[in-house]
Amino acid sequence: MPLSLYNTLSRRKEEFQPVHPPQVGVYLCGPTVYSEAHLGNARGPVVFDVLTRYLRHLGHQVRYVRNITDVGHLESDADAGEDKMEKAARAARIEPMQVAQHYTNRYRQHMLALGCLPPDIEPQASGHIIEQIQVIEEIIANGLAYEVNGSVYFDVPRYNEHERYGKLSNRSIEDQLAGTRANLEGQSEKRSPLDFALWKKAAPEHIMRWPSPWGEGFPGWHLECSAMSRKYLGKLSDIHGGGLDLMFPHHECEIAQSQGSHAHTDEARFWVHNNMITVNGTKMSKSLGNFVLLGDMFQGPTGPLAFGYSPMVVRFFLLQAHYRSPVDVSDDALQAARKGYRKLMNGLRLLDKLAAIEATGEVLETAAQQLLALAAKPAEFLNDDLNTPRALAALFDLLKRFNTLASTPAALAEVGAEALAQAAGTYRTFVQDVLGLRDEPRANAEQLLDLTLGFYSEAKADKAYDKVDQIRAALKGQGIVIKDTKAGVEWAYSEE
RNA sequence: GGCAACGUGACCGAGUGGCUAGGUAGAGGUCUGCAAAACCUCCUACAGCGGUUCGAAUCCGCUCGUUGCCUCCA
Repeated sequence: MPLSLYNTLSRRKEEFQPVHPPQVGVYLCGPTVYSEAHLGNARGPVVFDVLTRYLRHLGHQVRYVRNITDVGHLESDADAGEDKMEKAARAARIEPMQVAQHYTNRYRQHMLALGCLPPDIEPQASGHIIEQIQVIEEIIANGLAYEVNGSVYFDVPRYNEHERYGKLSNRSIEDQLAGTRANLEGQSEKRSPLDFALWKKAAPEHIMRWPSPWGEGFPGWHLECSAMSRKYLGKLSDIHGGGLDLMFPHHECEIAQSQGSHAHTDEARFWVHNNMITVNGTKMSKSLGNFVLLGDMFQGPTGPLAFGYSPMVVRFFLLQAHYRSPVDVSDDALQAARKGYRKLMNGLRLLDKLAAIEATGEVLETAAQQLLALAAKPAEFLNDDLNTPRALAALFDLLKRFNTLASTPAALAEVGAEALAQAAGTYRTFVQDVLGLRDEPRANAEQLLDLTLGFYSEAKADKAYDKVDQIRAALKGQGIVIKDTKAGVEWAYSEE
């Protein structure tokens, strides 16, 4: 069964075929870097990390783009253009770019800790003003945007005459107009309340500004993704994703911009949306204030959580739910995830042990086939719209089999070395390379060292010099030398 | 108001017409110097009410409840 993904555009699962094989272009809407990332911000990157890892595992040549939005994103229409970046910068009395850089650095740290491989390209909106202006010019040339007082707006009703504005989020402009009639205030520049800004004129106090054919200003909220996706992935990329809350208006506008520019495409063939993370059933969001910051939750108790959780536990927790389902965060759920994660990691160590067991006897073909059938499951489930919870369930089934084999030499012999090696390889590959779950050592090296030095001292007191020499040699192999001083036993890094 | 979801056992969370999800917790057992791990067995649920069907957690309708988007949000 080939890989299929749920495409928001068609509202059904579709078989995945690259637009230009063997290349696959994947774009994930990245963070706006004006504040710390919270747990909700981690879901998309983790899901897309698994997706890109799996696409590579399947042999595709993936170009994964995850942008950094460091300009734009107005606080609201009402305050007539104060930028989130600027607001944060003004509050901290520093350069807006300093704010962006700070949170960009933090974001990268957290994503790396969560096991997300760095994207192949991580473009910044501020570095692509020229490209964005070009897209605007194309849209104007196509008669789908208009300039008013140094700002440029996308003409939604006009666009809707030939294309359907709302095709992604399944809404009609009539419905939308009915819903917005109440708050027409402050939108006087727009011909229609549905129109959205492609370029905004900068007020005198606005710090982040760039020259353009329409005067000094800054790009609109949705433009950077269209411009950068096109620049790095072509007019039609394979997969474009983000959180469900970006579906409208962000992604809807992206499609309109792309169709309205000279690209004339939906920007991506597959539109993939991950669901939200909730706290007590309600969405985690900045505006609601019920968020759990990643940095905080890795360290210790924070907000609704009475304990801290390591990045890998968080990753496992996220992968235990399907990406299109909402997932509720709680101590109970995370603690269950932690145990499951550790069980899976203990499995990695078991594999080495299994390979070392000498099992002689007749290989039974059916036993070998059974094991290989189990090992085939994880891929089968990932192929079905990236069903990570089922893939994990399959890995646990496989692990249970490994555990049985480890204590039953006769059964191990029946399976045979070949099938065992293959199944073990699958387990390792899916856990580590595809799902990206790596072992997080919990043992404290210095404490273990102290323990060893304790045994060393005891051996020395017993004049068990064989043991003493053994310990010395073993530690030396780790680059550590033991020093017997008058004050007691100490250790130091070997200087050899 | 418009659009879109969801309601699964003690908890988390898969599953979409008949066949075991899985993890965690709990009970009993095997193993064990103690313990842990592991393995075996058990606890076997699908909001409610109707309908379709030989058969429904799964399809349809209604009721109740929860949520998301429509404004920045992953």
